[in-house]
Amino acid sequence: MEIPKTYNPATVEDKWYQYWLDKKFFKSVPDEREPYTIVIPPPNVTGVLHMGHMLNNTIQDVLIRRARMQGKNACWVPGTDHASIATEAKVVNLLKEKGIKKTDLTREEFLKYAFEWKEKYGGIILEQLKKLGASCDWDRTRFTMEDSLSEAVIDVFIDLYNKGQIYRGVRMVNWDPAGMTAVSDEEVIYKETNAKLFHVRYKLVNEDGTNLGNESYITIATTRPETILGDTAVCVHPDDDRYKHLKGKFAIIPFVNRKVPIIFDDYITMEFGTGALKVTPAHDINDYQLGVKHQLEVIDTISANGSMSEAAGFYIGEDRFTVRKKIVKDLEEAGHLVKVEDIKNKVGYSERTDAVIEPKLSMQWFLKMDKIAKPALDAVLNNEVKLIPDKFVNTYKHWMENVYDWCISRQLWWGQRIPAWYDQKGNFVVAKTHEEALIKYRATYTDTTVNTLSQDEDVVDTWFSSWLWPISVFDGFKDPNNADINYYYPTNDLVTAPEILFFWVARMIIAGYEYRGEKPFSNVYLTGIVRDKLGRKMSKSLGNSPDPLDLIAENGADAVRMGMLLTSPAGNDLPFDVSLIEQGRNFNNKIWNAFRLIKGFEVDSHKSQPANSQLACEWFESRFNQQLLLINDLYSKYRMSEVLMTTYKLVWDDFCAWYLEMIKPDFVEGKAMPIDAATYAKSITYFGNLLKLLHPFMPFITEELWHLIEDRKETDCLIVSKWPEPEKINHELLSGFTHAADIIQQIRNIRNQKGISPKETLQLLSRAAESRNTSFDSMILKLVNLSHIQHGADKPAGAINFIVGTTEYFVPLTQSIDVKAEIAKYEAEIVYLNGFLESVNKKLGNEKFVANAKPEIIANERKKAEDAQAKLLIVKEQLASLASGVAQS
RNA sequence: GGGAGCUUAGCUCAGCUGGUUCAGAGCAUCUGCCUUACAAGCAGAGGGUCACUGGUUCGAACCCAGUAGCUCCCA
Repeated sequence: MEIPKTYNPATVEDKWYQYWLDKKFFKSVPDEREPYTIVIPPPNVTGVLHMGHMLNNTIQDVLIRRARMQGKNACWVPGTDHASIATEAKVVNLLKEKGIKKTDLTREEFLKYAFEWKEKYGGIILEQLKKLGASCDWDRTRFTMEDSLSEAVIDVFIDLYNKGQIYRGVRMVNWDPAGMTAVSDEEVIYKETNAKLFHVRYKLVNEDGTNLGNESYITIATTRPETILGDTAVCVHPDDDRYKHLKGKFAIIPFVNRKVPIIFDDYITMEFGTGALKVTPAHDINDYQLGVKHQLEVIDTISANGSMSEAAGFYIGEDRFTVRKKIVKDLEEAGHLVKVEDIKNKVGYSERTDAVIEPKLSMQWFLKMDKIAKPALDAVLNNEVKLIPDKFVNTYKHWMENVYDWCISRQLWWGQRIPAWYDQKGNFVVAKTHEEALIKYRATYTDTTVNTLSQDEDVVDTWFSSWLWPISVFDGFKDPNNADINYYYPTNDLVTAPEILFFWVARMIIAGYEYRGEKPFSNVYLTGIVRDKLGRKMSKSLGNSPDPLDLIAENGADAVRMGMLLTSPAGNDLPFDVSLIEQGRNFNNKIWNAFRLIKGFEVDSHKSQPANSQLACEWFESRFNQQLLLINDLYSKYRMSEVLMTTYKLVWDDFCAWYLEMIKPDFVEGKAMPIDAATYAKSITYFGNLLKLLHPFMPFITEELWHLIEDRKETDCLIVSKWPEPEKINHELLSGFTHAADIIQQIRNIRNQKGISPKETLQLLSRAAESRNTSFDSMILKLVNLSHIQHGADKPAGAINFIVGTTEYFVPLTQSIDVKAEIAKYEAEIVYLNGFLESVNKKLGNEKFVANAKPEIIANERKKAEDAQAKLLIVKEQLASLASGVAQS
């Protein structure tokens, strides 16, 4: 059988994914084993897989696969989020292309279209996750807007309303005029923009409307002149000498000729603009607060779609940005414009539609947060819920201590409709159905003549459904005592982005305590953001992101997974570069070729195991166990990149570069000798164990090799194999190996420097007597092609020497030696050793050190001094003999 | 404006409660090799005043203070 030289992932990956599915290895049902559970952060139904998903889901898959191999009942619950704004916008656009306007449809008709769209495209991202190798229990796939999850949302709304936690109120909200909905503060992106600050003068008058003598104007500064029509005051600082005399005076708003008071408030920054601020309570959050404080009139001059309203009186129906230009021109013509300044300011944009946010007063539903958030704050502070890395605890604490009420209503159709029912007069009740609402209404308002109530037109915020996710995916609301929720909840780990720490993670913790009296998960692993080389966040709009599916198609999922995890410590951004994936691909190839080598061995069952191979096996077992302990420890700390790197080095360096080279049979006359059965069997075992350690990161190639390296039964798959148990470690063997490896490196270096071919045999002499550990001699002989090793020898003429530990070695050379270079080398060594010795002796001579330092540290220093002295002696001796040689010649 | 954090090799990062002359890894770079698993490879080498300044200490990349630069969060 000819095994190809390079590994080809394309033919392998789909095959194994299907195999795992067929054997139901991803499936989880409650049993007596310890559960290990992850709920996926549900991607938007509108989404396609991007690099962030890749990173996030790879980490989840690594965790779940390892847990599965540890014998836990691993359950990874997948699903999607209905993403109200994003999806509704998408559907509206799609309909527009078909020539259908949303406003021409009834709610039911629109939802029908939306569901059709979701059925068609909503599952794409989950299909893409399969390409990545995600081992989700697909039978458990949920959707935040499916009936039972929606019912949970409505029940929770009603419950919280009945508890007095939900209320309705007028608030200044972030209005998205394109999406025609309010969005939360978290969904507003502030961008620094170049703007103009317009200085506009308003006429001053007395209370009775008469002119003010010689000073007849006050000049305000504004970036938003179109809101002038809604001004209901001009505000100045009480300490501002320029305006102190205007107490009790009034200003006249241009065009509308409204008389508004001059008010005084220390909120004003005197240095900004003219120190005089126009106050528009309907269209600015700060102005609104000033308005409440000073009891100002509120005039809403901008409609929901961002055009001027009837109340504006002018420019009615025209867009706010058009009006901005027009009104500046008109103000100028009317002599009101004093000057225009260029400034930078921050403008809020809708995350969903990119429209400029319009602060707008409207009636919304709110959830009170102060009380309900408390247990969630405590849970993180006392480590019941761990944030990884823990630097996020501070941020979390700050937010939770300053949390404000959550605006949960959205002016959309795609989502769970708010279960509030109104009569003609605006009275309302909260109930699940119209029927129940009527009963409640009649009981509350004692009006039996009312027969129909109309339901609130709005839906709840998407996060108001996804905060229930860890409970609702197990039907914990519908059936709070069912087997699944009791078994899987609380889940173990949540893997998500720090960006949504507040609006999702914190709220899930809140819901967890509110509805289960228990945390939803124990650990929150916060990933970084995937950035491009320039440090920009990868995004569709920037077009700076590679298509993950292309990457997988080109390099294989294993290589991509490995590339993603190579440099992504928790919480740190990942500066992505395709070279990372190349590294992954190269590693795949390395493993593949290690397999080719082992598989290519010809086994001779009569041959006994050479001492050299036996030693290699013993050493590798110790080394493997040593690294396994380290890997397990790193996993417990969620240091995924380090787990991967440690495994990488164990495979590449220890197994391939050392072990395989040690056991590789010799070539005699161009023909490979057979290998003994014992070493072959061990090698297969070791390779299998390495595959296990690699499997969470590189599931496909490892499964493939697991089956190629040995004949296996149908269900004997790596994905369900047992994670290795650490066995005993022979530390003496490990340090003996290190010493031998140092010698080998020295000799290879000599070969390199002297240009001696690896085919030319060399000798190694050591000054130490036979008492030294010689068990690694056979390894040295083999790996650097020596004819023999002699112990207890003196330095012959024409040899190069080196020191490992405190032992001196010689390699006799036939070619001449650059004596001067050798002398220089020794002299440098002496300077170094003297310096070292001096620093150690200084420490030991310091009374305070000897008095204060721990005994083991002092002992260690003594050992260092002894070793350095021994070495120094050798080097000096060498130098002397070289120097005398020079003198003789 | 308020708060949190970061700065270690060309790049991305380790460095746990101060204690091996402590400065480390991977990649990249350089040199030599098509050696019969792998050139997607093998062997070897070079590379850093641990941002800066001061302090505490017998001893500081690590603790403290200040300075500079960067990032994030909140307003």
